[in-house]
Amino acid sequence: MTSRANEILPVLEQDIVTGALKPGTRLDETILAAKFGVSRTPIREALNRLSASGLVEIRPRRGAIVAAISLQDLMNMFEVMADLEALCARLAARRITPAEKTELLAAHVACDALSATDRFDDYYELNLNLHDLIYKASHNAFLEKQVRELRRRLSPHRRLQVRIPGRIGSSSEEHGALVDAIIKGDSALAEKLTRDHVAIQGERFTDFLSTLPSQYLQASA
Amino acid sequence: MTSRANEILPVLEQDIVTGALKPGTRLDETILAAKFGVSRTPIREALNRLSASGLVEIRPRRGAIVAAISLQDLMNMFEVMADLEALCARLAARRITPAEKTELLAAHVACDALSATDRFDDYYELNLNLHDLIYKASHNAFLEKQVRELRRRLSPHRRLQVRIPGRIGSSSEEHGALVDAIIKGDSALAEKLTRDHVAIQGERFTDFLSTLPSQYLQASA
DNA sequence: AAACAATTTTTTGTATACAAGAATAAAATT
DNA sequence: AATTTTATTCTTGTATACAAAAAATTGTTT
Repeated sequence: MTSRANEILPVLEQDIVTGALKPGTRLDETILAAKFGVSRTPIREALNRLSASGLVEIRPRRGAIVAAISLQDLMNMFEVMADLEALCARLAARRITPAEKTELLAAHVACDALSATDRFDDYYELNLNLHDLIYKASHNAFLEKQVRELRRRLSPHRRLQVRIPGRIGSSSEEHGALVDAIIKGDSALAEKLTRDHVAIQGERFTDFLSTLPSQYLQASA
Repeated sequence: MTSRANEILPVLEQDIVTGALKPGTRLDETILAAKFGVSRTPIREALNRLSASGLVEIRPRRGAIVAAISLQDLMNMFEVMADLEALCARLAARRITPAEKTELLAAHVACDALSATDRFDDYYELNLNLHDLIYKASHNAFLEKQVRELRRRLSPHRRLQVRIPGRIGSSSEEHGALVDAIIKGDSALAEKLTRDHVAIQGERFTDFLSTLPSQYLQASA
């Protein structure tokens, strides 16, 4: 058993990441303390850490809110995400082990099996898993951690992106090519495919914009 | 005036980044509280945030230390740093404004003026400034923030790298080519040059390894 | 003298109390 | 009635007090 703050932090984090606590929601220390059955101290500790990781925004003397992100921020974050994922893919193509190749193929097969269905949430899960395996195969633990953290920060907003009609099918095809490239050891191709896969640009970006709630159309800190 | 914790945090951060507080140093809450003339509460607040940003490591019930990094971690972080800087350069080549071009050229001239000297510290400063301008010219505030944060985390260890004989001269030549590429708008070249510039590999890496104190040759968390 | 056990001392983590600033409500002025 | 001013309430930030765990010290046994 660890400290109370260390138990509270991941719960809050999960609530933010899943969207149970929406961006902009006030995080009242007293209310949270009551909810978790502790004093304000460990709550403040958790909020402080979450603020450093970017999921929570603390405005001095004005309390904490779930971090609200402007459209500009979101685009910027996706741009970095695409690059880091591309780096993962490039390194994975060079460093992946035989055992990891097997896992990666299996994950793709599982993912692909849902590609013709409308089981968005299940596909989303398996999709995460596939990408996780690529992160791991990069054999750069720091990179892995960074990408995961950025993905966590994006995830409250990411669900907006996935529901585009026909997206799952083409996404799965792209995965197939990417997995091939990594297993063949073609790092340049793996990098390029990932960039194209994650990037939000062209028509796809227009679609993305059109699904945005107005929340994102105003600037923020 | 902001809160005490918000004043203390950057001071501690600076001490860590500059190496005044060396990796592995215990950060005793009571001692720090006395030193800053406050209670333990704001100290703990600052330490918690620093732990989330990676500069401090908090081991449950065992106190905080300045984050110690293994050689493996260091290599991993440099690998990511190289990639993020390359992204900055690529974006900068596409998005830099005329005013920023002027600034960038001036920064390079200032940097170059010291390249034939042995004023390592001054060169280091101007070198940082030049890279800062490239980050800014990427016009991606999130990326800029990420790169800066990673650089902060590397800086306690980075001084090891710069003192290689002849390094300043060749570094400055590389800068010249990079600045040219950005100003010409050649994003692919800017990206490639940056990758080569920052990367630690080949002979240069061997040199680097040979300068490492034993601290880095053991694993850590 | 070395190793183990028990006790004391430190140090961390949480709760509570209080002070100061921000938000809100009420009163007063135009 | 609307707006400004004042008073009140609420919330944050810091200090202090206390409980529990880890580290250090002492004492004991072999």
